[in-house]
Amino acid sequence: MEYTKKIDKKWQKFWQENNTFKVEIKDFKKPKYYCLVMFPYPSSELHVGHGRNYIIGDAVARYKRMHGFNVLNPMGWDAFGLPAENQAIKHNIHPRNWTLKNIKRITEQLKSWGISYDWDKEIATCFPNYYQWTQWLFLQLYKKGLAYRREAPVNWCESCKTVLANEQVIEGKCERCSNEVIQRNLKQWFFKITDYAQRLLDDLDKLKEWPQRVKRMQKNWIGKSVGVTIKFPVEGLDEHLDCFTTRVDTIFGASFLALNYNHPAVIKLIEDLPNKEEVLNFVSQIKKEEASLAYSQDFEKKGIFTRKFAINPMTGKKIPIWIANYILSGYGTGAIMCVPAHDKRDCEFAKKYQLPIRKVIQGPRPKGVPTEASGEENEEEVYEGEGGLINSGDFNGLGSEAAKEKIADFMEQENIGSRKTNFRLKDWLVSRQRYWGAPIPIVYCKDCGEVPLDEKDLPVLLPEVEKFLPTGKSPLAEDKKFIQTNCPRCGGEAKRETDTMDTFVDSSWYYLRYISPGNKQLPFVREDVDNWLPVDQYIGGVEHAILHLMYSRFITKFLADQGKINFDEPFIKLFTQGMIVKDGAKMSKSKGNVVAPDYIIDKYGADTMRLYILFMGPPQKEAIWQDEALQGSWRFLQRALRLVDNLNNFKEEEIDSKQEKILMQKIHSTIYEVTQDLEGNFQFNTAISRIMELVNQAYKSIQAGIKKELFAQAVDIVFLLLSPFTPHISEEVNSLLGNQGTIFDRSWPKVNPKFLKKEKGEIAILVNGKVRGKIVIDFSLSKEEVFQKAQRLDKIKKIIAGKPPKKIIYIKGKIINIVV
RNA sequence: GCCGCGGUGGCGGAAUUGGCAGACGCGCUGGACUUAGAAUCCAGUCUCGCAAGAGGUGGGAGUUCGACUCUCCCCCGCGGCACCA
Repeated sequence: MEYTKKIDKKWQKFWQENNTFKVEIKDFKKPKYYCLVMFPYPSSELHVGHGRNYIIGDAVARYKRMHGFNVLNPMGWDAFGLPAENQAIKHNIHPRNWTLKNIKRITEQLKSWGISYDWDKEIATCFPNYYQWTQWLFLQLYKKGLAYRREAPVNWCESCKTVLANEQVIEGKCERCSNEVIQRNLKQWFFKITDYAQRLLDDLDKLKEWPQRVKRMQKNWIGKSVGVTIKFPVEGLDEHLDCFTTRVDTIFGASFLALNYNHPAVIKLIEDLPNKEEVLNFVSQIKKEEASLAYSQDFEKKGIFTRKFAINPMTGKKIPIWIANYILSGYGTGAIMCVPAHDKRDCEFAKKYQLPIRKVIQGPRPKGVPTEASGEENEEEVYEGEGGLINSGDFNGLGSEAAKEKIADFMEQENIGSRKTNFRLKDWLVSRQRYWGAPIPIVYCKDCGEVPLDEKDLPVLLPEVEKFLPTGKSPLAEDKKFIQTNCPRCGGEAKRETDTMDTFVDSSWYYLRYISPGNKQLPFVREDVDNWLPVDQYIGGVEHAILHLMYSRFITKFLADQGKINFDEPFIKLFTQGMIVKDGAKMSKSKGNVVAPDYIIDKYGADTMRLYILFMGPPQKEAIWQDEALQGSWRFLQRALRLVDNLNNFKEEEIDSKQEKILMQKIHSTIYEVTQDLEGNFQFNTAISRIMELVNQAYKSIQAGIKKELFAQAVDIVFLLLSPFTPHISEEVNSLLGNQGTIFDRSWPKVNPKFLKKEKGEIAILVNGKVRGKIVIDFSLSKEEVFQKAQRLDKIKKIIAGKPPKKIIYIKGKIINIVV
């Protein structure tokens, strides 16, 4: 028989008509398994580079089903967002229509690949019955003070004309359009994710089945650092400056302070200065430079002296206060103590402006270097490591670790400073000045001020507007009818908020909605969500390691705290697949290196594409697409299918019982190894190669002569093992073998351990660690017996040449090493 | 700069509690079948060498009977973060 696309169509129709993959949420006859792939942004039709995600997910879903699970495998659309809007502006088509058109097309494609979704659970974030609940989520956060509005320096993309979250700024550029991002002071909506920083960090330890890499990236992003905030009194003013440091052990070396120009104390410090103008000019100059220089390599440190002094509370000495361009405003207090002897940046600055450098930490001396020499001459060198304290008064001689504790204790006693933990994570900026998103459910009342809407008044429908062109103000602001409303509190005149929400808010909770997709009263039915979640297996690209995955963890924790769900991590197991590249670049339309799946499916069938994508290489690694290699998968499937022809025309001739045993062993070792490969870390590539070996063995066995019954069993096993990867062909063979219904209601083949044990086989004979020969032996033989047999071989005899062996190492079933 | 991952044939890649390096597939070479092609089948394919043999997993050292695998140093590539005090 041949594999044709008729087989694809036949079984796709069968699955649809029989609701094979439909899941009853209330059905718990079988244990549940929630398999989820990151839902796509429907921006265009899919190419094979997108395929990996869905094909891996589908293989997992089908495999788990054959292990007796009730598998939920849903699909939906992350349908709000900028590209739809940009297309709308370009082609003068409503973003909704463009989005729906893409959804239709991608749905067709996924179906043609035979992906086993339960389409009854389909959701799209741009529909009112979804975004109503995104707005509901906003209100829950607002109620708890976790959604708030404030003016702050924020990231602004001049090309997209909107603000961006920190997480959406990649190396100073807009994640979407790669334009330079600048800082602006704007009043914006934030979610207070920083309240969860510690838990988001701690609970990473709970995620045993997440890739280390992703956890490390989140850890870096949260960026916890533990230290002390020290009060530095300002001379001549009834003021003090707070400085955060993680290296309080270096306090005796703090020889100046440096402030960001935004620091609130700056104005006071300079107000009576004769050269106030000069300072202000300097500030406005570095402000200007900041936008363009912030991320460039040749950033030059600059500063200006305020002519004021602070007191180092430990030494009692006067130290100058500077304003410097290398001090961050958004981290710590915006002011730091500078220890040029033990910090490269401070050192660079100190040298430029001839500020004092005082060494207070003695690092370990390099071996062989005399003590004297290291003192004066290495003055240049900055030592940033830990070590023993010197020039540090009562604390001399302590190690950095101990000194940190002792000095912090002392400071807390004397009220000089206090222990403090800082996070790099900032609050999540969620408002956007764009059209295609969920409106923020807030109104501004003349009398009551900022007022949240009532839940019963949701959804706030996205109005139809004429123009989508970004102007820096949301297009919703143009719609008078939309803006004008009444205050839910006092009934008086009020105006609606016109910003929309970041699409990452939409996707931060969608995995809950799949459980109750059409529900009009609730975002989700608690009982069902508690039964089905957390997600057992989540699959997606590593590009979401921080953004989506951290936001989802945050929202899940929040909902758990509100008693709305009974789990606080959304995804038990995470798998991040690598990209598919071609001609040295990520497959993308703009690079012109996309491979269209429709063409491949038409010519070779869906199973060929699926098999090839899984066979390409380890799925977590980047894979290189080669058109010719695809043919290998095609050939293999045809070859496997010819086994069925062989079975139909089977002539039982002389039976070779030895060969039967070999095939039996191969069948069972293949089941064992394929199962191992899939249970471990989704090693589809090696699993498939083992099935290929089984097929090769089956052909060999048929030549040698075996019983039809055994051959039939081999054929059955081959297609059972292949079924998660190549479902159409497997269904076809399954029905040709006389089975009713779908192969996915059959169970995964079981290993008979009897056939895994080998009592006889070939081992290598090594002399002094080098392979010198091979011998077939009975594994029950003792080391001595094996040695006797081995040394009887001519070749071995010659090499040993009568020398008595010093040592013999025998590893059962593998090697014997004779050391002479 | 810091953190992490990786480096194996012409190519994608196998092999990890240290035990026959190169499974499986692509490509290539030769042969069979065929009027011919496609398809299929058989054999071969790490390097040097006619062969016996020798060398070989980025480079160098080490541990070991034995190292792709473990230890130390170095080189190269990729990813994340990046003046976070």
